[in-house]
Amino acid sequence: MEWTEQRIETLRKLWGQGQTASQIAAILGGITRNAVIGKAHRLGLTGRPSPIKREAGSGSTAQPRRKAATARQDRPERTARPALTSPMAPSPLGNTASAAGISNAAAGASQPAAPSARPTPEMRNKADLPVARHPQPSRAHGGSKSCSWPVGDPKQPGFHFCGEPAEPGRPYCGEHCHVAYHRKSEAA
DNA sequence: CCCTGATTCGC
DNA sequence: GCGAATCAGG
Repeated sequence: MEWTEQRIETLRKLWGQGQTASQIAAILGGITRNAVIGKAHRLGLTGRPSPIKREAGSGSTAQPRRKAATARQDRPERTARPALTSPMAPSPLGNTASAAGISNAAAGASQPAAPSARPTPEMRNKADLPVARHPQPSRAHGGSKSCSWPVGDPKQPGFHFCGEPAEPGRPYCGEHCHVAYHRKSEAA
């Protein structure tokens, strides 16, 4: 996974919006929250809810971090993410910035403030990620919403959404929904 | 137990 | 620079 300008843009945006690393990672897709945090640090954004104070300047018994990179092979996997498997809408394309940008308006309106909202595991279950939901009266069918799957480049004039009838309760149509909700696997 | 971000380290 | 491991707090 390469950190493209757009991805970084999205990262910063989401991070600034108060989105948690896990969510950002999920939204961006193909990356772990660690990668997000790591990148965030490198980007210079690290001032978010984290009143954790670790003993750094102790100068004595420094945490003898075992060969992390090497030890990781010991543990195949911590544990399958139990949560986070909720109806998320991770944008698979690199135009995630579009989704974020577009949803930015909605997100901004929905969450104008109070970013201190602790993402309790409860909300995670039914939390609606800032999906690309813009006021598009494109209703090919009555009742069902149009698939908000970003097609093409958001910066391109030809950028458009799928537009197909989205599945009930899903922001995307069946096909795109399958991809959107698909966990990371081929991403690598 | 779950989650969160922060820090550190190996590649 | 990136990402994973680990740590530490709620």
